[in-house]
Amino acid sequence: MQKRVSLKMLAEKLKVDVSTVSRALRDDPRVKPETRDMVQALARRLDYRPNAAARALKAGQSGRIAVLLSPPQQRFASPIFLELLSTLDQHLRDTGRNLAVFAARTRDEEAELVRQIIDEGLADGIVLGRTRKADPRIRFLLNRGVPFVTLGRTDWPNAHPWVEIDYSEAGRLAVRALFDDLKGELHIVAAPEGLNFADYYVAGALKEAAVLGLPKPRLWRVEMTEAEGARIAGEILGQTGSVPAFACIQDSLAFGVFRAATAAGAVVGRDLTVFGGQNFPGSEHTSPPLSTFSTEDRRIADLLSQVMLRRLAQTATGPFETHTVLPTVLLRQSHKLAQNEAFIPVKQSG
Amino acid sequence: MQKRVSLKMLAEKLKVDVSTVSRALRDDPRVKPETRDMVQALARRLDYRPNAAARALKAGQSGRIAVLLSPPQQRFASPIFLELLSTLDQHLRDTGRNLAVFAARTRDEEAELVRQIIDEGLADGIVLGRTRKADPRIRFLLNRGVPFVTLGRTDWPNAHPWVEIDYSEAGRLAVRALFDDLKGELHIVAAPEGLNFADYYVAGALKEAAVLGLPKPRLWRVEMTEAEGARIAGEILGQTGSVPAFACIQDSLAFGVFRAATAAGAVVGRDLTVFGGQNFPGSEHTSPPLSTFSTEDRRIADLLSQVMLRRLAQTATGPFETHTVLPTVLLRQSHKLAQNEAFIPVKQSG
DNA sequence: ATCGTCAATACAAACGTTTGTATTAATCGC
DNA sequence: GCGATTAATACAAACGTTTGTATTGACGAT
Repeated sequence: MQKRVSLKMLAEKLKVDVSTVSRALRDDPRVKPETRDMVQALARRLDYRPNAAARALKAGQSGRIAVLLSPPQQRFASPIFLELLSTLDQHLRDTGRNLAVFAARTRDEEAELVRQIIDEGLADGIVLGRTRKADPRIRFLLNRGVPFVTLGRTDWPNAHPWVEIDYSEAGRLAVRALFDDLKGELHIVAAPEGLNFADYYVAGALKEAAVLGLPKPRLWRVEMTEAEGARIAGEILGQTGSVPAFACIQDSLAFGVFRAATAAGAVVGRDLTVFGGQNFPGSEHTSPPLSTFSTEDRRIADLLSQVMLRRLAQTATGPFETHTVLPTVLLRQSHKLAQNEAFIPVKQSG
Repeated sequence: MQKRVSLKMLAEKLKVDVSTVSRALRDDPRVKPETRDMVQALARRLDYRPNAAARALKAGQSGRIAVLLSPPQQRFASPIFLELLSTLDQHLRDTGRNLAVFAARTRDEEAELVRQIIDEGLADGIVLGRTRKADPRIRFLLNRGVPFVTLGRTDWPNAHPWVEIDYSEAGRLAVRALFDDLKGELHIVAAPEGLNFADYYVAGALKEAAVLGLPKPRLWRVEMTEAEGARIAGEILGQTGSVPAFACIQDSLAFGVFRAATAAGAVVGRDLTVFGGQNFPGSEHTSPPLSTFSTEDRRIADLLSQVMLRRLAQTATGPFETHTVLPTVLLRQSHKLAQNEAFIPVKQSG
C-alpha cells in the first residue's frame, strides 16, 4: 500500500515547483517543452492521478452528478433506471465527471435529501424523476439555481429542461384498446395522486372514456407494486360476476392482476382483460401476452444524459428550450385474444 | 443563489476563529458551553452544511463507496442491482457516506476503471459482482489494500469478504428438475466462460447430468440476453424433431427461449421444456409459469451492505471471515405441466 | 554598459476543513 | 499578591490542487 502519487511527490523528485508540475501536465505553454516532457514522462511512469477531492475543493465543484432513485424502490422499479445509470455514467465519464446515486426512503425525505446533496457539495447537478404537483425538490433546485433535468414535466415547465413520456396518450391508448371488447366495469389503476405522470395518465384515460361514452371508470391510486395489483384485482374478481377490465399504469400492477386471476381460477382474456404499461421484461410472455405500451427506455436515458450535459455546459440560466415529449407506442393487442383466437403483435419489442 | 455557508462565514459573523467554530460544532469540550450554543444556534439558523470536498481532502477519504455495474448492462440486468443500490445507499448515508456508481462499457475496461476509482480517490471502497477467473480487478484491489466486497467468490477466497449465490446448486437443481420428463437433448445455456458464477453453474449442471446417467449435455456460453436465448432456441427448434430441454442460467435467456418457441409455433411444456434462473419479475406469469430458482435479492443486498460497512470499520487487514454462500431455492415446477396437467407451485415468490 | 523584454520558473494564496500548538487571561494555592 | 495551573480561544499548518504574481537570468536594443 505505497503512498499515493501527488504533484508534490513529482515536484520533489524532479526538483521543480509543484506549480510547474501542474502546468506541465496541463500542457501550459509557459513551461519549457523539455520540462514538460520530463514531467509528463515521470507522471506516466509513476501513474500519477490527480486527487478528486483536491480538485473539487479548488474548483468549487464536486465533479459529480446525482441521480435520485425515487421511493419506493422495489424489485419492480422500472428498467429505465439501470439504463439511465449506465448511459449517464458513460457520458459523464467522457467529460471527466462521475455519477452519484441517492435513494431516499420516503417521498417526504426526498426534498431534504436534495438539499443535502446541493449544500454539502455532493453533486453539481441532479437528474430526477417522478415529478409531483408543487414538487418541493424542484422548488428548491430552482431557488438555488442548480442545474437539473427531470423526467416528467413540473409546475415550472419553462424554468428547466425536462424530458417526458406521454402518459396522457398512454392512458388514452389503454382505454381505447380495452374499449373494443369491454364487457364489464373499467378500472383505472394508477400511481398515487400528485405524481405528475400518473395524473396525466388518469386524465388521458378518463377523457378517452368520456369520448367513448363509457360510464365513469373506477379509479385506483396505489403504489405500483405487484402486490397492489393483486389486491385490487382480487377484490374485484371476488365481488362481481361481470368481466372487469384493468388499465394499469405499469406492468408491475398488471402482473399483480395476472396473479390474482390465477389465484381465483379466472382466465385473462375471458374472465377479465388487462392492459399494462412500460413493457417490462417478461410481459411479452404472459398468457395471453400482456398488452402494454413501450417507453423507449434507451432513448429516454440518452436524452436525459445529453440534456444534463448541455445544461451543465450552459453558463446563463434559463429559459431552457429542451423540452421533449416522447411518444408511447402500443405494443401487442392480446386483450382481444378471446374474440379472435389469434394473437396480433402490433410491434415486436426487440 | 446566495454564497454557500462556510465555517469562515460563521466565524466572521461571530467574531471568533474558524477553529473554534469547527470545535463547537463537533461538541469539543474545549469550547465554553455558551460559545458552543451560540455557534450551533447560528449554524442551525443559516443551515450550515460542511463541505464534502474539503472534508474529503483533509481526511484523505472520499466518503464514498463505489458500486461497479458490470457490463454488458441491458434492460435485463438483474433486479438485484436496484435492490443493492437502494439498500446500500441507505446504510451508507446512516454512516455519513455516499454511493458512487460506475458502469464500464466492456469487461476489459473494468480493471482500468477500478484503478481510476482508487487512485483518483473517487471512492474508499468497492462493491463488485460478476467475479472472474484470475480477475484483474481483484488482483489490483488486494495489492492496494482497498476495502472491497464481492458478489461471488474469487481466486483469493480468504483474502477478502464475499457473498455468493450457490450457482453450483442452481445448476444441479435445474438439471434434476428437467430430468424428470426429459424426452430429448439437454442444453445448458450459461454466461461466458471465466465468469465464476457461470462456471459453477455449468459444473453443477454437468455433474448432476453425469450422476443421473445422462449423455453429455450440449453447452452454450453466451451473454445473458433475451436475444441470445432466442437465437439458440431458434436454431435448435429448427433442426430437431425431438423435445429439447433448456437449462438457462438466467430468466432473460429463458424468455428468449419462449420467444423462439412462439415464433416457431412450438408450445413450451409440450415441444420443449425450459428452466430459468433468478426469478425475474414476470417469470411467474409466462405460460406455463417459468420454472426457475430464486436468489433472495433483498437478502443479498443487505448482506453486501453490512459486510462492506464492517470491512470499512475494520482497521487491520485480513483474514476476513465473512464468507456467505446463499442457497438457491427452487420455484415452480411448471416444466412438468404437460404430464400432470396441473401446475404445482413449490413456493410463492412474494 | 544598461535598461527593458521575455522566457522559465518559483513563490504564495486560496478552496473549506481539521487539529496541534501558542497565546491570553483568569483562577488557584500559598 | 505572585507564580503555577487551567480554561478559553487564536494562530498556524496541513490535505492536493490551481492560478495569480514575483523572481531570476539571459538576451537584444539603445
